[in-house]
Formats: sequence, C-alpha cells, structure tokens
Amino acid sequence: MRITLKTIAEESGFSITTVSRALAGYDDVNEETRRHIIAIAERLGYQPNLSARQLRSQQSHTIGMVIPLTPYFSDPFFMELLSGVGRQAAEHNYDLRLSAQVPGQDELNAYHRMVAGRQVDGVVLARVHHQDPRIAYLQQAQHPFVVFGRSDAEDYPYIDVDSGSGIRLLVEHFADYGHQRIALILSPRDLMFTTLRLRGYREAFESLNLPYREGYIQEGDLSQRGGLEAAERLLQLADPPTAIIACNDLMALGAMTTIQRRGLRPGQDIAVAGFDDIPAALDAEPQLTTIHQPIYQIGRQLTDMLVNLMQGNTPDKPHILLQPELIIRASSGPKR
Amino acid sequence: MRITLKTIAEESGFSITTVSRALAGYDDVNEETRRHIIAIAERLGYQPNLSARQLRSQQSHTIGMVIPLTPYFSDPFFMELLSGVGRQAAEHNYDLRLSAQVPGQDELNAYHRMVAGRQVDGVVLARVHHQDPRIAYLQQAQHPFVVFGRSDAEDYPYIDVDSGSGIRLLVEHFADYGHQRIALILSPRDLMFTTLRLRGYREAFESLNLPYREGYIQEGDLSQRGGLEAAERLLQLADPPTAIIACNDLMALGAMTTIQRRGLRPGQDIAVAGFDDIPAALDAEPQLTTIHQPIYQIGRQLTDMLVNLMQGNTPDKPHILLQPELIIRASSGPKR
DNA sequence: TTGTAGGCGTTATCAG
DNA sequence: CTGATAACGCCTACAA
Repeated sequence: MRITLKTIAEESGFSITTVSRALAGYDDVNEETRRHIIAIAERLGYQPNLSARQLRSQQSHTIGMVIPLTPYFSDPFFMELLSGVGRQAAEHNYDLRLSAQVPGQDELNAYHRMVAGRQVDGVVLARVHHQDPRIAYLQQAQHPFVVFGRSDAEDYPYIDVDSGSGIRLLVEHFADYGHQRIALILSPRDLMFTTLRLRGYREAFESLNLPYREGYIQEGDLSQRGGLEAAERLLQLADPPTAIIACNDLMALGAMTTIQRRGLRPGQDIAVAGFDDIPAALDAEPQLTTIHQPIYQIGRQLTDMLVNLMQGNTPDKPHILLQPELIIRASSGPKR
Repeated sequence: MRITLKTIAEESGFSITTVSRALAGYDDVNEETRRHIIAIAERLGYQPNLSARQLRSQQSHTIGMVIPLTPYFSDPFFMELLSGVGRQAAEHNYDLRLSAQVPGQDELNAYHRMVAGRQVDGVVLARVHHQDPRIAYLQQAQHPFVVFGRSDAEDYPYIDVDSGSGIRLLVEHFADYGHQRIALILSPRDLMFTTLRLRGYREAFESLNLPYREGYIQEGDLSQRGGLEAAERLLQLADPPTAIIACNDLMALGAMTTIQRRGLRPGQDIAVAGFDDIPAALDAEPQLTTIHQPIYQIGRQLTDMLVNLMQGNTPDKPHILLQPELIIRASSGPKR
C-alpha cells in the first residue's frame, strides 16, 4: 500500500496540512506534534510522491541530457561528459534524466518533451552544430541550459576548449618534428568545432609556410571506422602525408589501424595525433599523441553553472574558454 | 507562456475534457472538432505536462538506475550496461533516470526515493551483493525490477553469465598452455559473483590437480589500481605465479602494468587474463585474453524483460544464464 | 498552533 | 458527441 500524507494524517489524527508542515520543518508546528508525526512517517517509511511535488512546485530537481545513439554507443566522449555531469548533479542533489536518441527520430522533439513536459529543470548539451536548432529552441523557451561548445550565436552559457589552438599546437608539433606533409581528418562539417579546428589547421599552415596538398583534408564521422576510411584515402594519395591529425581520438585510432594494415608503423613511419584524450588514447599501441580536453571536469563545471542558472541567478562568467594542452606520446614517432 | 489543455480549450471554444480526448485519439469526438483541436495544439506547440500525467496515471514511463560513483561510474562495465539499457529503453519509448550515488550516502535511500517517490516504473540493477538489501527492498515494495546477476535468493528476474564456468575456462586454458602456478585476483567478497568465480577457480584446480599455493588469491576492488596492487603482492611471493587471472578486465590491465614495471613482458613472461571483454581489452598491449560478457546485449535484453514486467506480464523466462565465451588473445603468451 | 480550501494539469466517470 | 466534476498527492494562503 502506498503511504501518503493522508495516511499519516489519519494515523496521527492531525490534518494533512499539519502533517505536511511538520515534515517540511515549518516552525509553526507544536514540537510535540512534530515528533509524533515524524515518528509515524518514519515508521511507515513515508516518501513524498515526487510527481505530485513536481506538479505543485513546477520543479523537477532533474537535469536532462539527450544522447544520440550511435549503433554501438562507442563514444567515450559522451560517457565521460555524462560521468562528470552525473557526479556533480549528485553533489547538488539533482538526478539525471537521459533520453537516448534512436537515429532517425526527431532530436528536437526529445528536448521539447523534456522541457515543455516539465520533466527537467535544466539541460546540458554538447556537440553543437551551426545554427544549432536545439540552442534556438532552448533560448526561445527560456529554459536554463548550458553547453559544451560555442556556436555561431554565443549569447548562452558555455564552456569550450579552444579547438583552433589545439589543432595549431598539433601542426606546430609535427612541423617541429620535421614533418611537412601533415594531413587532417576532419569531423563532420555541420559540427561547430569542425570550423574552428579547420581554421586552426589553415592558420598554422600559413604561418609555418607548409605546402598544402590537394586531398590533405578528409572527412570522417567521428567513429573509429570513419577514421580508418579517411586514412585509407589519405594513404592512397600520390604524395601521402607523413603525419595525420584527426579531429578526435576515435578517428585517430582508426587511422592507426589503417597504417598498420598497410604494413607501416604508426609513429615510426607515419605520425598520428588525435583530439580529446579519451582513456583509450593511453591504452593504444603506440600511445596516442593528442589534445587533452578535461571532459569530466568540464561536465562538473557545466553542472555547477547550470545549477546556478536553475536557481535563477545569472552566471558571472557565462563563457569559459579553456586552453588546450598538448600531450605528446609515442604516436608522434621520433624527430626527423 | 506555457500551453496547457486549458489554453487550447479556450482557444478552440471546447471544454478541457473534449480537448483531452481529441488529442488522446478517443473515437467519441467529432472528426471536425478533432481536426480543429489538433491544428491549434500543433500551432501552439502543445506538449502535455508529464508531471501531471504521471500523477494522474501513476506511471512515469521511466526506467531507473542508481549508479555508485566510485569506483564505478568510470567503469566501462556500467557504461556499457547503461548504453544497452538506454538504447532499448528508447526503443520502447522509455526514458532513463539516473541517480548517481555519492559514496557515503545511503544507497538504499536512492532506490526508495525513486520507487516510493513514483519517479520510475521499473529499476535495473547490477553488481549484486550477498543478501542484497536492494533486492529485498524491491521485492517487498513489489516494484518491477530486473537484475544483472544472480544472488542468494533467485526468485526475481535476472540475466547472468555463468561466472564459475568462465573462470574454469580460463584456468583450463592456462593449464593447457602449460601453466601450473595460476593465481587469481579476486573481486570484493561481498559481491555475489565473487563467490561463484572463486568456486569455479577451486573446482578447476581440483579437477586439474593443480598445486595450490598460499597467497595465490589476492583481492582487488575492481579498479585498475586495485589490480595493479594485487599483482604486486602476487609477484612478491616466494613462488610467484606464471599466470594471473583477474575477475575483471580493469584489474587485469592493472596487473599488466605491474608486470611491465618489473621489467617483465605480459604474455611472454607472465600470462594474464581478465573478465568482461570491455573495449579496452582490445586496445591493450598485448591484447587481453578474457571472458566475453555481452554486456550491451544483456542491457538490452534486461530492458525488454523489464518493460514486459512493467506492463503487468509475468516473464515466461525470468532467469537467463548465458554461457561464457573464452577469448584468447596475446596476453596468454605462447604455449609452454 | 491547526485546519479549510484551492489549485498545479491531466484523465476518467458519468450525466446531458 | 460534449461537458461538468472529481481525483491523483502535495503545498500554501488564509481563516479560525
């Protein structure tokens, strides 16, 4: 049987109101009465019906995330972000609501259900697109949200890593190691950070006066397989690169596989670098040079920002741009 | 402004009741009326308030999971299970509610809040303990739940992998490769599967007539560091093992690190095996011999069972015991 | 100090 | 075919 305020009211002989206030800690309740009521509540294991409370208070005490479901969900990026957000949400006594997004469903609709359905008090989103409709929606709905990543419009709270600088660091690093033919495996064009990373690549090329070859920029879909295939296209070029930078670690790992399949040694024969510094970057053989993004920490910090927003405050620092950190590992190979 | 049934009622001139029924697809509504109402609802972007619906219908259409934050959240096991559950939940139009569990908080309380607070229609749990109080609670609350793993009481729906057989396969495999001194890095004693795996180890030892050495069983906490430390204790023995089996992959990876730090080669000098077959097992160097648990698939199947339960059905096959699969990789080293 | 009444938004029952 | 009414469980003016 389910225990409600009514149950306790009947059991104690007081009204529902008094029970409610006794349990809520109001000070206009007789101490005797309160003790009595609390004792009964504990004996019965009373737990307030949170749906009712939500409806009444218009607050869910819940943070929402929508997760795109790639077939094998193999994206450690999201998992790490999720861990960080979950961790910090717990710290603030918030729960998480996850809506997994079967490809082909309307993603915006998932947000609409969460937000307009009053299921979440705030939303965390990542992997922003150009003119991201999710951001437009959340802004227009005036619903608290925070974002991992800048977009064209920047009038929303976000944390981002300076992607452009990151790629620049990698190009400079490889140039320093004696490479001239440095290729890029690009992320999908509709992702905002793709533009930024591409820009970083071009800027580095210009300032270092590196010779640009046709076909040195190949697109991948951020998956390992995508990186693998992009690397194949790169190695088939008449003038193949001696160093490959991928826009995320997964694609870099894929590229390493391609290199190995061709009988070459990643690092020794062709240098490889990724972006993100996911755990698998350390486990790879050779270990992967990459740009460290403190995804877990960013998740925690984003959550702090969001909680602040949900409490009605305006964040004093709504835009945080982190400087990337170059992590040199064996996949850089030797200096030449 | 928020759009409710009332808004649409006023806009259309019909009553809230009629609007509700028109949108819900009842057939006792004039087609004309329905079209009119639906048009308005779409124009206004109406989205039902799900808290209200929950309160009224006593259903949340949500599946709950409680995730202990250390050392599990970063645990690939949980991430994969979560992916599987999330994936299949989406397929059934369920969302997920995650409650991250800050260590030191009462875990049972998190379940109580979810369940008695009517936030979830069903619960998925994993990593069961002996006399698991969570199971006792859920049974007594008569709330739908499914479990990854058997416990002492088995009168609840679960899917499990035959852990004992798994460890037996590994011991036999190493014996076959010529090893006699085969050690075990055990999971914490309070976990149910620890007992089963330990039993498998002992049974294999007996039937193969292997010589048991004092100290060949060392405990770890399932983390990489735990495995690393356990392996150190093993290698300090007077008569150190030539093969090490860990109760999960993370600890096995830790053990490999210890071996390397001692200037030995995992596989070549000391054989290593894990359990789970997480993605990182493939990325390790050398690649890790392990027992494959189809965690993602189990997550999906568990969710199917749970959805079935939540719909009030009794599952026809409430207990599924999967046979483990031995995956031999380079960390087994050569036959001797 | 305690109780009554009303409403959060939805759906089900029952009457018109 | 449509609408008034009640109830899900909780919270909070307001009244006593």
